[in-house]
Amino acid sequence: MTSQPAAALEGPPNPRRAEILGAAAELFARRGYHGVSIGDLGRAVGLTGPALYRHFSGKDAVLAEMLLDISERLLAEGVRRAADPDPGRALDALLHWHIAFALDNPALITVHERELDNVPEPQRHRIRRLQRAYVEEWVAVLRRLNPGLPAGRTRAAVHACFGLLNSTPRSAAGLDREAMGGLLHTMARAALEAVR
Amino acid sequence: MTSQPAAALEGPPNPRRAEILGAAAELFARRGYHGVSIGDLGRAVGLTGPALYRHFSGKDAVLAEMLLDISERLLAEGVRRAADPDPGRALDALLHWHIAFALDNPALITVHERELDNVPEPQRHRIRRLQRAYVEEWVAVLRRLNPGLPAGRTRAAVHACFGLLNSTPRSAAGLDREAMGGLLHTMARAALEAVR
DNA sequence: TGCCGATGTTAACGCTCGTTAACAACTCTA
DNA sequence: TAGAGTTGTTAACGAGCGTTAACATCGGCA
Repeated sequence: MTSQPAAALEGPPNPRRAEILGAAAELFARRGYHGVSIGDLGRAVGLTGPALYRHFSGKDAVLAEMLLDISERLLAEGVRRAADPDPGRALDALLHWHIAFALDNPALITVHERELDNVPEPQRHRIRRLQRAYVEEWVAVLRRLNPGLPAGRTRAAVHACFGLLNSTPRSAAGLDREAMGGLLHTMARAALEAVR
Repeated sequence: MTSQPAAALEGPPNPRRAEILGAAAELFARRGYHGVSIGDLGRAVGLTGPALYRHFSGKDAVLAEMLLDISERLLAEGVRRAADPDPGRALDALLHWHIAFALDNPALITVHERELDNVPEPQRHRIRRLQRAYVEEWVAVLRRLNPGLPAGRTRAAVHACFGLLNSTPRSAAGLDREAMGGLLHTMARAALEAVR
């Protein structure tokens, strides 16, 4: 048999796959999923287009695996941080986590935010469930911090907060990482505390 | 001669053009510029694809005119509102304006935020200049409100604030317009005031 | 040593894209 | 009423897309 480009079934961590996923993240973030061709993707890692099919079953499989991986990483660590019994500390821990992720992986955050609709249907549902679960971790922490806050209003506030935090890739101003992270933390915390 | 699908040269306000621009905004926002074909665009207004060339010189001209129009509207009213001698009132007026625009035109805000790179070069510069000028209106108001705030930090804060406000189309939760507008205003104002 | 799986290549496929050409219908107006 | 301009249609173009097929190379191992 040739290769088996199935899902991420935890074989030995194939470096070529990782390389392709990294390059694809940059390209998808910059030009959008439909603005990137298989040829572009191959060229970005020094290959021709069709070589990609040795590692993935198709273009949409690259996107699907990328989004699935992001969603799982965000949620897993989010659950861990939200578990702090002190809701104020839990919120700060969530903020630190999300900000660090966004600053370290601006392309991934952008793709995660924009391209879910281009994932084929079996996996799109799974990714959406993970994304929603991540949001609910934040919602739960906020409502522990501020009981009586309606769920709908809290969810809207969390989405707005993500909009603020995920703006990093678009601004990326002259500020260094530490200054930018501190600014985002300060603003997001203040924004969420203002919700009553 | 046939028609002259040049830029927006202020003839009588052609309703077909406006109809196409409106449909294009929805489609570009939902699927991205490259995810929408000329055929899709025509079909959305009850025409065939090639009919579009009676009104625009090409697909990119639709996007360019759309972004130019948004940028001009945002800036014109932004300048007006930022002129309030009281910087606190000016900031509230800017917030009201941007929030109202985002709530009333979620598709436009999304396209404005994402698709500038797909505008061909003569007009991209103009749009970018307008966008920057709009940001600078906000920056100036914030620095009147808080003298001594470094320009770079202020600009980053404004971009983060836009990320918060422009999240509306993505969340669009069960909240009604008034509740959503109030929430965004509260959060954005608190986020900006926290910047020191 | 000879084979086999893994990982590349080039060539070719069917399809869709943006765009243009050629033509038809309708509305004004001279 | 003839003619011109406007706005639509269908047909056709060349290019590029995602994908598959056929073949080459190379390393590890019976």
